[in-house]
Amino acid sequence: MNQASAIKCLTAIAHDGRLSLMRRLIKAGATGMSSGDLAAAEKINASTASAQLLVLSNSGLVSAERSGKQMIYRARFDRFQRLISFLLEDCCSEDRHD
Amino acid sequence: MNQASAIKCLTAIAHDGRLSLMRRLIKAGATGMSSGDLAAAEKINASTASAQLLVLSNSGLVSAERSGKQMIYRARFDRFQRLISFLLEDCCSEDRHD
DNA sequence: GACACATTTTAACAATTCATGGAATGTTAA
DNA sequence: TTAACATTCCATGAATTGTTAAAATGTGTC
Repeated sequence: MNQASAIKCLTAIAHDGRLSLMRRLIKAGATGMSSGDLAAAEKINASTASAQLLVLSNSGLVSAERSGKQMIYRARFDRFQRLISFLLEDCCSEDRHD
Repeated sequence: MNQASAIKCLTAIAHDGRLSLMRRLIKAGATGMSSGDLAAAEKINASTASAQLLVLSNSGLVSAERSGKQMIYRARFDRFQRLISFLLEDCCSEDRHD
């Protein structure tokens, strides 16, 4: 996780709709949720949900897998954890003076 | 730290220039750095630096204090930590199924 | 006050983001 | 293959973001 990919992840979740989707996927755990169910749960347009999930997907924070007619999205906890680590290392590993 | 303020923080650091400034301020610790020194270190326009620092400042991740002619900016570690906590609680405190 | 220095604000412009309806694609079942 | 369903792609317009030069503001010194 370098600065460029961290920014991609941060950008992905720095948005109300996308962060809500991410939180919902985190709650859903390994089961994941379909695009349609996510759109319904968040009460947003299917196109909008798809676009938002694509951004999350491209950042690596979410994985996408087809299951029959639907697409199942899942939070990628490992990636999420690596993002946190990147931020924490910046914050705490360097010699701080306070 | 609610979702709205988390998004403000995330938006602030989801930008190459601003994240670089943030990292530099974190390294600078309690001493902080002046706007001019930051602009010089990052090789960016003074106006650009000012605008970027304002966004960081408005998010609460950075504090600003005048010292004579210059403005000293400092990373607010407490706020940074609270942002991380918000993300971690989302990620790990909810009942996960994996 | 007059001047120099540090920083911010303003104004302008280019570039990007975002939501959405409708068309297109992919999948399953009959 | 036809129909139904789930999702994504495309085009569009509105809104926002980001950078920068120039002007304005704030501060210390003579």
